[in-house]
Amino acid sequence: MDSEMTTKDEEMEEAAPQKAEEEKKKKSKIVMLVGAPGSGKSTFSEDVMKTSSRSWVRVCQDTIANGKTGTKAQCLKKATDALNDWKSVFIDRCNLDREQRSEFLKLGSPHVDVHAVVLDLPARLCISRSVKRTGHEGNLQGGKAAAVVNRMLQKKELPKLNEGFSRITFCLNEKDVEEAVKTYGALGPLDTLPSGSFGQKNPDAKVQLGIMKFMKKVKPPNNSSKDPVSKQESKETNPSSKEQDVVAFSAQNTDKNIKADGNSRERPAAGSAMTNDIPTLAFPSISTADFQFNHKKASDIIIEKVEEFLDKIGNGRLVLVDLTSGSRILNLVKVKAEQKNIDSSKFFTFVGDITQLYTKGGLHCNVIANAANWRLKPRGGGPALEIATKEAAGDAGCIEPGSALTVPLPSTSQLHKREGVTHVIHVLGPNMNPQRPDCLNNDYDKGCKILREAYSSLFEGFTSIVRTLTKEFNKDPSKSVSTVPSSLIDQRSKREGVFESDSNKKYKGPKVEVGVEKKSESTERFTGDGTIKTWGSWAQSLHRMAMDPEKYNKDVLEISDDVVVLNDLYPKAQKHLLVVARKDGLDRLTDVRVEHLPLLRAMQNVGVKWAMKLISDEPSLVFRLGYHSDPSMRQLHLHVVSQDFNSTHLKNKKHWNTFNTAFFLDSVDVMEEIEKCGKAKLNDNESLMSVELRCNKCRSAHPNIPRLKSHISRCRAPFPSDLLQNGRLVLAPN
DNA sequence: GTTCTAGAAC
DNA sequence: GTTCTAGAAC
Repeated sequence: MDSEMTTKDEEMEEAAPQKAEEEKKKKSKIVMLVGAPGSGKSTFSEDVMKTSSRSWVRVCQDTIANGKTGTKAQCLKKATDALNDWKSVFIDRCNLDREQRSEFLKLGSPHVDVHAVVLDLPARLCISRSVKRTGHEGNLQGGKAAAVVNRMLQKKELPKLNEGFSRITFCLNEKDVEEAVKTYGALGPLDTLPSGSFGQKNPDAKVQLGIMKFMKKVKPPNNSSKDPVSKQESKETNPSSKEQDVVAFSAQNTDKNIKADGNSRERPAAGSAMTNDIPTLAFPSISTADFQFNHKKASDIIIEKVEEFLDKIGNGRLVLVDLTSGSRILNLVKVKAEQKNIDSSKFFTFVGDITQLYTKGGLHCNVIANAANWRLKPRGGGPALEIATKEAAGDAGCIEPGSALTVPLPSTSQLHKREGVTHVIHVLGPNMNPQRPDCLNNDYDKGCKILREAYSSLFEGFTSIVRTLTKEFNKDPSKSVSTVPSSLIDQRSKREGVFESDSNKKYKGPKVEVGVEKKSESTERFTGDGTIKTWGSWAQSLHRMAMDPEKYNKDVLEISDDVVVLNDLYPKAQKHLLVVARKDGLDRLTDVRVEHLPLLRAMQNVGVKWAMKLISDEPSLVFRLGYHSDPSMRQLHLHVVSQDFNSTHLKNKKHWNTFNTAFFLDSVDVMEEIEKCGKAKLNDNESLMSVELRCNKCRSAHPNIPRLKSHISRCRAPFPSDLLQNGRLVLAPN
């Protein structure tokens, strides 16, 4: 409509908006904040917005959904809207890994620069801030915060320019942050900043410098005495306070007391290839030495927390370590663990120096705990110790009692190279010693609470490491979970992304990319109602194992031409195995035809064989073998599950009903059905998942899972007659 | 398959 | 106030 107007003014009016638009376009910026909770992202953006003459929009995931935590998608939308409005945007979420950042980077354009401001402050500072703050918008408070921050920092990938940033500013301390606030606050509407990466000291450092220096204080035994630092330390440290002080990390040039725990609690043969592969956390008793926490109470808490976490740590194990075999706490815990019948292959006690468990005790522990005493004041342990502590604690001064800090060890560190320790978890317990700071004055209510928190944080940290290892292993099974000595196994490959050693070569097999399906249609399944569902990536692991069992050697109990036998990763009973068919294309029961009967019989036979083997070890076990009508995991698999259903992994109605309704099809019945009708009759009915919870023996109904579980642990009724027929149950001959 | 968490149920 | 479930996200 303006096109016909010809006066000068009007021409100018026509051109002006275009020009203004261009100008506006140029001035938009995305500043992506990168940092853990507590690193000060929100404060940073607020401080900039206070002084800036630009128009900023802060996109904060913690508050985006009407003040509550929202989704990444919501953030993307708000950012897009703001950019369309020619505003500049702060992306205020952690953005700690490349994947999380990638979608926001796509919002960049020739007119919109994307900057990163990395708030790479000491982990302790972030943790203590997150723990302390109340009413934080993201609701990340209290003890949980420490675990969350730890987990996040472990996965941290610092941003690089090649991701698409035009400028990256690294802030390693408060002063850097102040500078960056000034820089961005002073940025006028049309100003630009030089491109490039600023402020990063060591591009590949994942570990805080202070802690790296701290760790370097661990020297091999033969040269530690030459090191004036450790000499001083061992001289000046009160032997009675060894455990709580950082002396755990000073080399102890002594052989005394380095011996395996000779007492009754069984310790799996250390040093064998098998045990080397088990993620293991060695930890001292927290707070019982220098912090004078009551030993009896402490031992109860250790047992309580060990029991709580034993199921969460997957294939990992926990080892309580003390220097002397006469240790009271060690003996208390040992007796209680025996009384409680705790699996001694997953938790045991060990006598030795926690920094030399592998070289002096033959016990490989990839993670060790340091019962920290960050608050050690100068009089505590001599100048060297003071410096070390200060460095490790950074500007924040301390970690909070009850919290833990996971520190990955550089591969160059002695602990890593010599002992195979890949992580140290620092944990601070409650103090009952009036001679030490923050004494709780015999307040054991509070003390026990903090000690529980401390163990929770410690075990949580370890759980997270185990999880990461397992994930890495699943992603690339040729990368061993083992870390002994990890420097020999994966350092180069991690750096260069190649595997050339012979042991890895032989697993390479045919040129099939792991995780990439050969046939796209094979990831789909036809459900009963004629719809097609896609198998999610998490649902593919059994298929992968069945196709390449050698790659998963240590997770597999048996490999034959027909089947692979393995322990269910999340057992729903004391014993829960899977017999997985190896035939490609047999995803589930609907794919089974008469020609597969021999295979089904083979699966049944292998399942019975394993059930009988387990029964011979534990005659009270009773097994049922069967298939799920609509399995979640791809690749036909037979469940061999003991009927106690005593497992922490059995958590909800669906878990129960998949094993205790018609959804569960007994192997014997399936084979009979196929023989008769040519295929299995499925009970793929969603409503079966929501039927009331009934005891598998007396068939009584129960209102919820905890009540049901408590009932089945006591119910002594015989199995119902239908289960006792046709060999549906495998049980010990009486 | 699990984890996380809001809100229902108690 | 605490326990438990169910649904979304992964």
